[in-house]
Amino acid sequence: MAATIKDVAKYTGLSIATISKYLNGGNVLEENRKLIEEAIRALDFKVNEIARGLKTNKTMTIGVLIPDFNNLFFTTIVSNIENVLIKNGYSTILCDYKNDIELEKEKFNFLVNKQVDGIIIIPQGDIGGYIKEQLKKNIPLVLVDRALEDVECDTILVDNMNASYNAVEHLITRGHRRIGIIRGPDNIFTSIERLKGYIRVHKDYSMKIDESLVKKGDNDVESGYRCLNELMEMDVPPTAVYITNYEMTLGAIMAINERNVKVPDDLSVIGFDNLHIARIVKPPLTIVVQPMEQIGEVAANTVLKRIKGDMSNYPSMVRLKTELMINQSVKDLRG
Amino acid sequence: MAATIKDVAKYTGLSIATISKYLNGGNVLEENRKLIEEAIRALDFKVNEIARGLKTNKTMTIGVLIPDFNNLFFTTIVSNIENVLIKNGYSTILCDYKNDIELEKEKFNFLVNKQVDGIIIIPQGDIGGYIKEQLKKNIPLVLVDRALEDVECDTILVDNMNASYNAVEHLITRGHRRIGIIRGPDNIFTSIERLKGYIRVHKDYSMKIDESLVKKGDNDVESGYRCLNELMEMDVPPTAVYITNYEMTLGAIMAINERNVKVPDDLSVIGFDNLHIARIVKPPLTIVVQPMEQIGEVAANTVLKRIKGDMSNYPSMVRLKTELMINQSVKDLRG
DNA sequence: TTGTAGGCGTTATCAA
DNA sequence: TTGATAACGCCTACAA
Repeated sequence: MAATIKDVAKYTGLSIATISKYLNGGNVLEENRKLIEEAIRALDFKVNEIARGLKTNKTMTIGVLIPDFNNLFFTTIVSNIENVLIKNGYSTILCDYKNDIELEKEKFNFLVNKQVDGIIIIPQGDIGGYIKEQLKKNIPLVLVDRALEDVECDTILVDNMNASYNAVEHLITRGHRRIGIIRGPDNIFTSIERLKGYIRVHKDYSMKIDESLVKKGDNDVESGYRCLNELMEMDVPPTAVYITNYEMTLGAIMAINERNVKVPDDLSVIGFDNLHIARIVKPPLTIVVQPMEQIGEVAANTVLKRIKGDMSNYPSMVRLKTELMINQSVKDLRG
Repeated sequence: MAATIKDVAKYTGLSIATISKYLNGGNVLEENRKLIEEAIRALDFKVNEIARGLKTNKTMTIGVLIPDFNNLFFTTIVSNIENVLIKNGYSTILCDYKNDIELEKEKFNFLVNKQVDGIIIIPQGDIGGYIKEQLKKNIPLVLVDRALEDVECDTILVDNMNASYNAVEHLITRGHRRIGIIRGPDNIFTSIERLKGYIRVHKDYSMKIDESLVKKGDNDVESGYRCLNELMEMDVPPTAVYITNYEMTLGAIMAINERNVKVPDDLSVIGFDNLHIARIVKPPLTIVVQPMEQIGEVAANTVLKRIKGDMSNYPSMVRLKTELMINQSVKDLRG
């Protein structure tokens, strides 16, 4: 059906080898070059990437594995990854694992079997074993958003600890002393780091942590909702709350609305991640903003660099800065 | 590096052909079967999909092209598409075109060149020509969310007209007579259909349309914001507004917040698409809900069906129903 | 049931 | 600069 190199060869009277050389940027007589180009146009010839892949052992494809498709944080990162990759001639095979660590392994293997040239993954479970296996086979692999203990490979992270530190410090310097936190689960890297920031800033300001103000959610909407309710039902509720991811922020706002909590008079709130959300709630929410574009770009560029064989400063560990976007959801209690 | 059929053949003492037959479900002596399975395990053999693809002319890959990655409506559909495809052994190459009709063509060609076995696309621009080209080549192609004039192929749509009809009717039956609409651009299929529903229900209720209540946005946050402001700055503002997509709904809410418009007392509001948003605004928003899961499933199944060669009732046109989720953002003006 | 051999569309080596 | 030819790993008649 589709034209092959053979056809181009016939059309031009040249050999297959010559056409192939032309296609791969080799030198060809000016005269022949024109002829070949004419043939390619006339026959609407396109290189068969599959055949080429068989020969070169490259698929020009990067596998990207994320926890969940319905999560703007992840998809925004993916979007930026894809931007960079496609500019470099690579395509993206995208999978999510629906936050299921079994599925995570399955999909990871799926990508490996697809013979992608590299993998970018936002990991969750103990997939470290699988990953080490692949690293041995020398397939470039980049971890994003979450580090994996005991796995030596390129990792792109956000400075979660300081993100938390700055957010909570913002509250402390405005006179808050009872600050609740809605934190994520223990098995997720970012949750742990974000909690650490909360703890550290308390230490630095010589404030004792009231454990009952630390509520553990599951990083989903429902648990944000539940945790906020728990906080407000305490005998002495906090004057401020810091919520450590986007979904839980949504849930918390739902609870705030239902309980008719006045923000920031009854409660000051700092949430996470979504600029739009920050503006559609009333009053506009102070939030921690992660550099999603950058994360994607760095991840993609890292994988490309490794594919090209550039192993300089491997394994690299990049920590990107967050920003605290200040709006009107925090009350200044001083004076 | 990786084991090939040849290696398995050597290991077992059988021929390549026999191994291949085993791999493709052919009959092999029980004895040999065991031997082969042992070899596969021992050598950690995996079929080379690329080589197989070269032979079978299949990549077991579906291309999915959406307007924008940062849009929950699209990504949710993609998520469901991917679910179905992976269960059937297919992987998904995902691209977005950032709402840019030039990029749309480019990425479409990119997918074609990748020799995907089928394409699912949420189209925007006049990509009809390209698509017809592909249809001639018999590559299965499914249109989602938006029909394309003059292009005969499988199409999965939402019943936009009735979605609008029901939403606006909901307002009318509660006594609203001046109902604003924030509609999308002329060149987008869903915008046109949603506007039609607005017009038709006015006709059916013998209500004349005040053209100044029809505001045209660009389906983005900014234009929702702008249009709502325009509506509220009218000499006689509407008592209700219907906003025809998710992003514009966000923008409209931002404007509502900033202007301190009381919902539903000053203005009744019906928005679009996002369940979470509906609950984090106050009061909870009445919205049109689209069946995103279904859309994705139907799209994926359709493409798979065509790939299998089942061309029954081609081209198929599926219209899925929306639902009006009623919350507290609409005021009953009667009595 | 099993094996032989040719071919899928490229790339790459080595002569010419 | 060009061309003949052997791979790449798999599938598939066809023959044994």
